[in-house]
Order: sequence, then C-alpha cells, then structure tokens
Amino acid sequence: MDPAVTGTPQRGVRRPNRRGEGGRLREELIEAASSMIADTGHGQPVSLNAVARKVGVAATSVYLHFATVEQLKVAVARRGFAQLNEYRDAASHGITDPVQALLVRCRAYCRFALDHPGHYRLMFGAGLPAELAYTAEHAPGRDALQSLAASIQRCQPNRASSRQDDPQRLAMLVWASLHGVVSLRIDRPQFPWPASLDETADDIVRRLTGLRS
Amino acid sequence: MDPAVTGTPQRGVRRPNRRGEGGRLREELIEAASSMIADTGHGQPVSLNAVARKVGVAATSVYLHFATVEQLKVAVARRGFAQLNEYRDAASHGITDPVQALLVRCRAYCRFALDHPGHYRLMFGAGLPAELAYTAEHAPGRDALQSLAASIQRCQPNRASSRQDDPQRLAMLVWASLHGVVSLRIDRPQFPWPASLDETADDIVRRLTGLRS
DNA sequence: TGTACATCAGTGAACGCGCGTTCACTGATGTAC
DNA sequence: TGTACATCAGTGAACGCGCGTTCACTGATGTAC
Repeated sequence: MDPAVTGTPQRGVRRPNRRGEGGRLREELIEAASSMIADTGHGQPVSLNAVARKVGVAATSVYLHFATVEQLKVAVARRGFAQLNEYRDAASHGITDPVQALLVRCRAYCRFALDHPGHYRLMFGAGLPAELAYTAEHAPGRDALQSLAASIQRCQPNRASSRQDDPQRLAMLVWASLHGVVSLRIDRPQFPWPASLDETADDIVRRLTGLRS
Repeated sequence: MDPAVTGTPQRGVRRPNRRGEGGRLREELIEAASSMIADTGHGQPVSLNAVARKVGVAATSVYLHFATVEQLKVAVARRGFAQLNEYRDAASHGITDPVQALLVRCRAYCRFALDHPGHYRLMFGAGLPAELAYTAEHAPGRDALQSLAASIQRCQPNRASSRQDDPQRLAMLVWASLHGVVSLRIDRPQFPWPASLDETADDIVRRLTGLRS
C-alpha cells in the first residue's frame, strides 16, 4: 500500500535538521497540523500522534518544541488568525469607498471560514485554547472585531447616525450573524443554501447596518 | 468520598427492572445522557461508558437498547428537538399579534440554546448524527425552519412585501444570525456580551426582516 | 592536527487511560404441562 | 400443585485501539584544548 495513503511515515525520508536548525521541526509541525486541520472539513480534532506521523517523526519529538499538545494548537490558531487578517486586508486593498470596503471585508471573512473550516472551527468554536480566549489585551479575535467596528464607523460620517447605530454594537451583530451563516454552512453541508455566499453576506451586512452604497 | 461526586456507580442501588419493563432502562439512559450533555456547557462529548456509569449499569447493558452509541445520541438529539419545539410554542401561546409572536418565538429559541448548551451543540453543531441531518422529509431542524418561515409570513400581509422579502430567505437569514449569536455566547462566555439576550434577538430579527410592530 | 567532550536533534519502549464493542454468562421470573 | 423450561434484564471479563506523556537513550556534529 502507498504510505501516503495509509498515513505511514515515509521511512528514511526525513533527515534530522542540522545543528542550530532544530527550530525547523517546529515549523514543520505547525505546518502539518495546519494542513491536517484544514482537511478535516467535518470532523474531530487532530492528535499529536497523527501530526508526528505526518511529519515522519517520533511522537516524543513534538515535546522538543511544545510543552503540551495545547501549545501546538495555540500556534496553529495564531497562524489562522494571521491568515484571516491577511485575507481580509488583501481583499479590501485599494478600495476607497468605505461601504464597499466593509462589504468586501465581510465577504472575505466568510470565504476564509468556508475555505478553511478546520481553522475556523478552532478559532471561533469551543476548542479555542484558553490562552487565546477573550482576555484583556492580546486576544486576536478581539482585534478582528475592533477592526470591523472601525470599518463600520468609517461608513457613518456619510449619514445621520442615531444612537442605535453604535459601531461597536453593529460590529457585534454583524460578526455574530456572519458567524452563524458560515458555521451552519460548514456544519450542514446538506442544507440547500443559496448559491452565493457573497450575496448572503452583503444582504446581512446591509440589513443589519442599514447602509446603502 | 461521596460516590455521587466521584461518578462511581452506587453499588446495589439499582435493581433490575421487572419483566416486561426492560424499556425503562432505555429511558433512563436517554435521561442520563441528556442531563450529562446539558451539564457540559463547555466541552467534549459524553461517552457510552460514562452514561452507563451514571445510570449504575454495566456498559454492555446499553447495547440492550441501542445498537450503537450513535443511536443513543440520535435519541438524545430527538428529545432536544422536541423540547425546543415545546419551549417555543409555549412562549408564543396566546399571542395573537404575529410580529410579537415572531419575536417571542425567536427569543425562546435563543434562550433554549443558552439554557441547554450541550443539547444545542448536539442539535446544531458538527456532531449531529447523519441520521438527523438535512434529508428530504424527516429532519427535525428542517421542520423548525419551516415553522420560522411561516411565522414570518404571518407578519407580511400587513405590509407591502417585495420580492426581497421572501419568507423562506428571511427565515434562513434570521435562523443563521440567531445561531451565530447563541453559538458565540455559548463558546465565548468571556466576551462582554450585551446583558440582554432578548434585546439582541429582537434587534436582529427586526433589522433583518424590516418589521416594526 | 588530534582528540575528548559538550551539545544538539531526535528516538524507542513503555505507561496508564478511557474508549466502543464482543462474547459467553447469570440469575430471577413467568408459563406450559 | 409441582416442576421443567423459556424468556428476560442485565453482568463481567476481555479485546484492540489511539491517545498524551515519561524516561532514559543514541548518534551525529561542532568546539576547546
């Protein structure tokens, strides 16, 4: 049987890193865990053993770089948040109209989720390591939400904004709603969703914020 | 140590059911699994072994009533859907104004989720047994969505409804958005959510449907 | 230039655990004759 | 009324599995003298 199919490590393929380059294994582990997590569209978490197997290394070698399997998950989640930010920023790059920028950024959020369901689940589901949970300063999810609020606020000078339209509150509504849309699309692939995710995202953002462009 | 605390089965407490009443164990198992799942606000799935332990029965006895652990989960999920329906119907009972009825039913949906996070996760998360996934006829989630669409439609004779306001589409938007709200509240208890879940639900339903009462 | 040694990347065997599932069984209770 | 037997509810030991983690180790490579 093909080792790539069975998941058996390719014997002899991997050579130890050179002296001083042990850190490469760390990257390899994060990379492998990321790609495995990305694959599990529907599914259960990736195990330390499986990641080590994929890299072609003894399970114990993971402990050279991560004190615990939780720390590996943290690293993968961080990478996911960084990717999401890039994804979103790239999408709105060069767009000057703030409403268009908002819409495009929300679409990018949704597309990221459906393109990386495993990451998305890890980042926004119950499995997020406590270390990254919403705490005062460093929570990456919090930064993302602030960025959404700012994006909404940039649309508001154009129009008379009532006290109802507090950008923080709108950001929370938009975030939560889009999260619902993509979560259900990920977890309920059978459901007859409307074909266009972009349209659904636009529709929700427009209805919730009341913005027209 | 108190057996109730350690999870150790209470030795000798349980007596076999009388002849012809073996079905009672089935109910006990569903009940125990339900209450355990309800307890796991944050958390991983409940195991067959743990359920049997809780009931005070050998793990193998589960197989007297369920061919597989999946079937037990199906039974628990079905019970959850039935409870949600009751919950929602009870909330709107006696309310004649259709907009009020819609709002109240949506609030009930949200409150059910937060009051029964384990059930909710099982019913609307990735873990739902394939048997209950959206298939042609019998999916309970589908019935719930149809009921929401009908509730929205009842609000519409009052107003000029454009093609934009297809009740099926609105139901999908509302369901997905409320799902996002409650999912995040369940999975991110740390986040500074606005105190009133009811207000958030009302706000989202109103903004998405454009209904004012 | 040679050699002892520290350092580094990574290994391999073993652990205890809980899991879902199988199998042959036990012991009480009802029923047919 | 007594007894053999079928039925029923439930048990107990054992399985193979993958998991995260521990521990003492190996073997190559660089460096100090």
